Amino acid sequence: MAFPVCGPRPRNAAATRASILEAAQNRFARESYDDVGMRDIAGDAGVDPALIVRYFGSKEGLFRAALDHCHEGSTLLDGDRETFATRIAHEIVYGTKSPKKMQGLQIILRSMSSARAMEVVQQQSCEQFMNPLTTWIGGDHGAVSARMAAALMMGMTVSKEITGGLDLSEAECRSLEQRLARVLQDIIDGA
Amino acid sequence: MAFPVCGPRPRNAAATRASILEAAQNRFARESYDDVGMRDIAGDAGVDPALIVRYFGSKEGLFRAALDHCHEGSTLLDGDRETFATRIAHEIVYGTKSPKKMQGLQIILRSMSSARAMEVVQQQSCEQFMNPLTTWIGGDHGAVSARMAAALMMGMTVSKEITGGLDLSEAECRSLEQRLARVLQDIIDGA
DNA sequence: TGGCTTTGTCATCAGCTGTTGACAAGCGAA
DNA sequence: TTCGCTTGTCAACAGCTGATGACAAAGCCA
Repeated sequence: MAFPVCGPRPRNAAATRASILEAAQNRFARESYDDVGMRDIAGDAGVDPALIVRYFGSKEGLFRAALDHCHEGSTLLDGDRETFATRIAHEIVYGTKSPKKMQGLQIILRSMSSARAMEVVQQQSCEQFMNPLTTWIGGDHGAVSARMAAALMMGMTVSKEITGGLDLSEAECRSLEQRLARVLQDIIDGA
Repeated sequence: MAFPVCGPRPRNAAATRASILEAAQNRFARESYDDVGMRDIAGDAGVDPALIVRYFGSKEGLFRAALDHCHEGSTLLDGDRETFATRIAHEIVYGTKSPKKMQGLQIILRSMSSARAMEVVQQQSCEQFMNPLTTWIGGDHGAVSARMAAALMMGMTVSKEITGGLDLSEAECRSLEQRLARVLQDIIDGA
């Protein structure tokens, strides 16, 4: 990425590590754990695959580090409560294909079904996504509301994936955004 | 499956083919396309892996056939419109880990992120799931409503997967079932 | 019986994967 | 300089995967 056509990489462990991590995040956000190879990531980062093992121990270690480094909950829940639903709805409908905002969520969804990544995904998605959301919503029905809200967000992302990018008219997109925001807000408000 | 500890398999092409197909459906509903090996399916069906290639051409061919053979839309949309949401909600909250009813949906979700299976998944999920649902809901906002309803159903399934089976108290499960039914019904009614 | 097709099995292949250990080069300290 | 540690590269490995083609046996027809 950073040094595409140079000779040997400049000796800078921290920068190299960061470079690998960023390449891994981008790859894992677009392809599943199984589909992404160490050689792919190493290539993106302009590094030898063996270096990944040295820095992160294994592919699973790198995956865990990549997911760790997202801090999804905070970025997603930033902002005031009243506009949460509209912000999310807008992001879902009009957000770019792989927005930085939802990168953690993307990685989780992409690799959810891979047996090897499953353990990491379960742990991290609870710690970084489900639990913060539950706390943020709060109240007696926080857990239930969080499941439903998360389901709607994740499901819409899945739905986009399946149909290959929404596939709706402009008017329908607007309608979707509005309805999504309302349903989401109702869920959060415990209606 | 059918003949676990016999010698050579009885010569019956149709039965053997069906046996392979069933084994494939069960496997693909529980594990992702990449995680399931031809040897696994062949083992379940009590058959040599080479036979799968003979009958289905390739792993992808078998996957397509397995997904083809589900007829998800019809089984899911059977029943009257008024109770649709409650039926689905109940199925989601209290349904078994891998219900026959939602097997097609399970297969789609499991392999959604595999690049190799993606093309098949996209095509089949539209034909067998999204389009029937859109038609069934009908009206001007059918497409939008279908996306949202599908998102909620798929998202809840994903959510269950991620947290490792709901992980809610009995009271919370009841609450979830009720709220899910209401939200789903509202979506379908275009509210 | 002898030949032919169908059905199923076996050994094996090429390709890819994550991982390893040996090696080269940079770089600061003595 | 020379030593020693760090940083990066290279070639290679074992393991697994989907797929292939040769082969065996069953069943059928004449």
